[in-house]
Amino acid sequence: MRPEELPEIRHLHLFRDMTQANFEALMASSYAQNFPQGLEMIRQGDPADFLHVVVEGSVELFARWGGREGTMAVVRPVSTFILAACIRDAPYLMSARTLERARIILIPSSDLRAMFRRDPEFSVAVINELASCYRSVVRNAKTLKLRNSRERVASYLLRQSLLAGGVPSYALPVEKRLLASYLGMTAENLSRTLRTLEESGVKMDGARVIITDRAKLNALAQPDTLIDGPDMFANESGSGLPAAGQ
Amino acid sequence: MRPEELPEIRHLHLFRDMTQANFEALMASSYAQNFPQGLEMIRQGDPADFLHVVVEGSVELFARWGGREGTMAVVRPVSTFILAACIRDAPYLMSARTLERARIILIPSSDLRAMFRRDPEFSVAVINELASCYRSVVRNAKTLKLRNSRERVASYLLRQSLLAGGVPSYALPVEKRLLASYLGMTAENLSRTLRTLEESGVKMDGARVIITDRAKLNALAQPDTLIDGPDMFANESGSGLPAAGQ
DNA sequence: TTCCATTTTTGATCTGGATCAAGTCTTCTC
DNA sequence: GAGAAGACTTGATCCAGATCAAAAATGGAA
Repeated sequence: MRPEELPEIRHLHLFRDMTQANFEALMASSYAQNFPQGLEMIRQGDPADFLHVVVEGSVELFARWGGREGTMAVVRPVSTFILAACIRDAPYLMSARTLERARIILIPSSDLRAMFRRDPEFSVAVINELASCYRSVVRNAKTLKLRNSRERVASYLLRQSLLAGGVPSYALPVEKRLLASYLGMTAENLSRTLRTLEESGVKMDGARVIITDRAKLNALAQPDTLIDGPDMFANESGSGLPAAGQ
Repeated sequence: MRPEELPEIRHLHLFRDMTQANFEALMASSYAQNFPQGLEMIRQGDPADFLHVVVEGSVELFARWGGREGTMAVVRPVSTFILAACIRDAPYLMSARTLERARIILIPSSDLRAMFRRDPEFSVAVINELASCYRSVVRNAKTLKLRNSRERVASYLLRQSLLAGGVPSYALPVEKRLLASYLGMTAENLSRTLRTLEESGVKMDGARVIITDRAKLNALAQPDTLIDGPDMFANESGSGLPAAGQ
């Protein structure tokens, strides 16, 4: 593990409150690994031997059933993923693959489980982290159940703008193909939907989103704190899609 | 609070490991409340002042957006609900209403939060509970994203049979209208789907489910441990729909 | 029991999205 | 900078599921 990575990890909510000694003990049994692009490093159903921390690159969490698959989240540095499986010592429910070359820290889940029985501050941090992750997935399920695909696209575009500080224009942080899968629709349907959204206040220019009429977009997306956050992306828990650059 | 209720609550995974003194302290600040049928006792967006424990009756957790609403889960005795909101001291993401006359124990969430900072066994229990709830919702999101409504119905019916011990026949534990909402479809569509499932090994007789050809039903439902459990309903966390009687 | 309200079913129709099939545009590689 | 692979778009068609409307069945309450 590189020296500059330790403080980055230490800085995560999950680890910042534990004692230095305990943190070091946890890191001592961990190690870093580099993965090439497109590698499936976790297959759903595998035993959860390691808590993963992305320190470089990005990772897609996705689920498979039968022949189908769907994107559940994208994780970017610096954040952890699949904490719940590690804690339950249960099989991963999701698969993970790198979207680009990525560097991951692997923390043995047995050490993790031992640690929150020893360090009360750490266990409080785990509680907060899990509660936060739970709420993220609930928000996600709400969107899937209550909004149609047009509304999901609109609220996604609006949310990204807000996360970037309310900017009127920004670049999509992921490929459209992936975004479509995350939003639970086909790439074709997303493409068409984006076109028709021009009447509703957003225009696309390649991967660039240009909000031309925020009021109109708002009317369609009907953003709701209890679905769209804040705190949907505010934590470092690795749920949801990353914030847009710029 | 009635004397027979305390041991029932104490028996929950969440509370069984804490010290007796701490449990009593928690219960001392709690109180019971009876609600008539159909009462919305929690509105999404309200501050999470109390952890709820159903000791009698049943409760529907549902979400609203715009004019639409969808059932997220049904909670039956004895189990807790909306733990995550209490821990984060954040607004409820879901609403709750009684499906029948219900008796609920209300535990002040501030006491709860104070407690897991004091009782390490309790905080471990909270961690396990939250991790388990998290995984339930992820399974839920997977079903919504990866299965169509026919497959969701089939796997639901099969799962219920399994939970009841692999029986070939059982009664639906909830109204079809509610089941439809839980499965993310209209009542009409559920009704029609149930009819067409007769070719796939299940027959309905009112609220009674009769599995006539388990192999065929299995082929359609393609049950998957990473979606359908075990442990989807195994905990007392209040996620999912209750197990079928008989 | 009778009446009223709700749930469930059935039918007809409509539509949001999926699917299939080309094409065009990017991006990376050699 | 040519070629190939993948991403994105566009068009045509199809189908799962929603919607609207109205019967039929259930289940309470008086």
